[in-house]
Parts: sequence; C-alpha cells; structure tokens
Amino acid sequence: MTVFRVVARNEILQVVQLQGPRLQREVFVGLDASLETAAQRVATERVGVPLPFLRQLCAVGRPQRAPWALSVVYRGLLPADAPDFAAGKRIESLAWRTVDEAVSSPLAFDHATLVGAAVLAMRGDIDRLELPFDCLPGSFTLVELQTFCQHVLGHPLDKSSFRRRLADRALLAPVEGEFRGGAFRPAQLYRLAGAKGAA
Amino acid sequence: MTVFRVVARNEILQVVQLQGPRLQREVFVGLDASLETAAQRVATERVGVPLPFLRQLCAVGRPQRAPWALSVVYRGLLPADAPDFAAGKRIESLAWRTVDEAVSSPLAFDHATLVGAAVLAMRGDIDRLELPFDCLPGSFTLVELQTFCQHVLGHPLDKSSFRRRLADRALLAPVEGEFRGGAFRPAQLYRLAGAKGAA
DNA sequence: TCAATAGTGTCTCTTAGACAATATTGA
DNA sequence: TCAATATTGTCTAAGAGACACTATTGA
Repeated sequence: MTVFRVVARNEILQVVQLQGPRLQREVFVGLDASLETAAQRVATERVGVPLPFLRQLCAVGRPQRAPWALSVVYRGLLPADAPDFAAGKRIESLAWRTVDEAVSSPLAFDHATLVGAAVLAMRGDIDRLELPFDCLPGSFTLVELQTFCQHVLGHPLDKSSFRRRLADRALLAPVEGEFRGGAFRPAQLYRLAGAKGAA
Repeated sequence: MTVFRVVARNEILQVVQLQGPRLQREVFVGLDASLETAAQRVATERVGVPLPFLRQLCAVGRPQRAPWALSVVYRGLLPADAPDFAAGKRIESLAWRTVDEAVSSPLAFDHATLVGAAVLAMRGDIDRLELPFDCLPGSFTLVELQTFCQHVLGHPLDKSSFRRRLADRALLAPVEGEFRGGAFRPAQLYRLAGAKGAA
C-alpha cells in the first residue's frame, strides 16, 4: 500500500517508504475493516497523524519490481501546519516539496507516474470546485481559499470569476460578523454551507 | 477480479461470476505481466472474446463477504454483435440488460454499487466526448455514433450541437466518397481522425 | 489622504442547447 | 412531388476569463 499526500501551500509531502514482501497482506487481510481503513491506518503510521482527506487513486501491479506486489494507491491532503507529524514506521524520509518539484523530480519505480496522476486528480477536483473541505480549517477567507487552489493548480485564478463560481454553487456561507483582520480591510470569514450554525 | 461490460445499444452484459477463495492470487500473482493483462485474460475467459475497451474502475475490499478478498474492478465495452462470445469459465449466467435495468436491478454483495459506478464513469467519458473508439467499428455515420452515445447516456442529444462539438475537437475525419445508404439520403462515413487513410 | 487589501461590476468570448431550415435520396 | 433522412444555420443563454472599479481599514 503506497500513500502519497498532496498538500496545500503548493507543496507535497513526499513519503518514501520501505516496502517489504507481503506488504499488502499485512496491510489488508484480516487486519482492517476496509481498504479505506487500511489506507488511513498505514498513512497514520507513516506520518503520525490521520489524513483528513484521503481518496483512492488507482491500483497498480508491479511485476518488474516485485511480481508478488499489488498496490492500491491513495492520494491525501494534510494541512501544512498539522502538529505532531513526523516520519514514522517504515519511512525512509519525509520532506515538503513544491508541487512542481514533486511532479518533475525523478523517483524510483513508478512513483513519479503515481505522483503525477495524484496531482492531476487533485487539480481536476479543484477545477470542478470539488474542494477538500475536510482538509480546510472550519472557517477561512475567500482569499485564503483562492490561494490554496492556486497553489494546487500552479497558476493564478481570477478573483471575481472564482468568487462568482463559488456563489453560483452556493458552497459557502459567510460566518456572520466574523472577520480576519490584517492591517487593512478585514476579510469576511466563510464556512461550508449547511454546516452547523449556518442560517 | 470482477469484470463488468457496459455496451452499446443501451444494454449491459451482466457477468455474474462464481468466486472462489484466492481468486486474486490466481488472477494476478506470477501469472500475468500486469493488472491490465490479467483483467483482459480473465474477461476473455469469461465471455469468450477479448474486450476492445477495458479501463480500471476502482479497487474494493470485501471483508464482510470474504475477508481475504481484494478486487480490482474493471469496466469494459463490447460490440453487441461480437461473434463467438458466450458464458465461459466460472460464469453462472450471461445476459444483456438495458443500462436502466442494470443500474436499478438488485445484485448480490456490492455489485449494484459497482455497476452504478461503471455506468457513471462511462457516461462521464461520453459527456466529455472521450469516445471509446476501440469499441466502435472502423467507420460509422454520425447518426450511428450519436445513437450509441444516447444509449449510454440514457437521454437524447441535440444533433447540431453534437456534431459541432465533434467538429470543434477534430476527432473525426470523413472517409471520402464513402456513404451508408438507406432508402433515403445516404450518410457520410467517418473514421477516427489521424487513422490511416486520412488526408 | 494614502497604501494596501477586500470585494464588486461590466464587458466579452466560448460553449453548447433549442430549433428551424436546407439538402439529398428513392419511390 | 413526396416522405424520410442527413446536414447546416441561427438564435440565445450559461459559464467564466479579463480587467477596471469601488469599499474599508489603519497609519
């Protein structure tokens, strides 16, 4: 079971793992209630904290590398400021990379392909405004959300268009009376529409 | 390994398979060059002919049914007039269903969910005009292609809009001088643009 | 008043649905 | 000519990018 976590801030937390024989048996058979539970458990072991966003990417066989191996690959997100995470079991190294670095850096085996596919899927989600709310804080400003999306996508978005698309879909609701104040005009805070406390 | 084949003519060929213990070991380990090869081999065993279109859908564990099982699910297409296909090894029954019947009929275990996901993915492909050319004949009329898409989607398409979208993408090229003649005005035949013989 | 940031308005282009009109065939 | 089918043209609306404009804050 191989886990890649694609994160905000235009960065990717690259998990390089040591893989032993019979890993998929260890991961799944008779140990977890489902594939998702297994992926979450392994990810938590590797980076120390649960991943708030985790989606199946694909399954790959790797006969040239290890004829016995069948990997179910997941992509995940983790806030860059998550506390208490660090390289855990079976992890050789753990490091932040920008998305561009991650997709263009050579990796062993088919890992580069898988990172590419994960980034592609994540960018598709953002393009369709299928936002990973589980990974976002409870409330945030529209500028913060747009910045997050831009970092994942790797290109700037138009502010007006971005907000209009969000409004058309009625995804967000303003948190009445709550603002994030910098030195200048404070920004309205929003939460996921339909969440508790929304009118 | 479970195979569902979604086919033209608004029909689905439903494969109900008998699954024994250690199926995924039999299917994959040490026997096939890749997951795709394994899926193609098993599909061919089951229905007698290779599937011209075969794509990975997802991987599912089934602990409530069989704790040892990990299934990699594929969706496929087969022309309804393919010769020499019939229920093969490990197949209990083989029958054509309309898409609507297939997605609404109750099935054992999680099979209904998987059929639903396969149809959804196939409809997404058609919506984006990512057409399964491998499953289509070498040449065809635009009406035939539109009919195929309508059967998969389950709703009619506007003729003018459909053709404009195809033209914008330059997916097809007319086969010069070739027509399909009924009793009335014959229809221009098209092939995949870039195929041999195209100007 | 000014700088800096938050938020809105307006124009335009692209895409595609709706639907009418034209073209071509054999009878 | 007519029925039936193939093919094209036109109108319009929705979505979204480009970009300028207004609003609000603290200094």
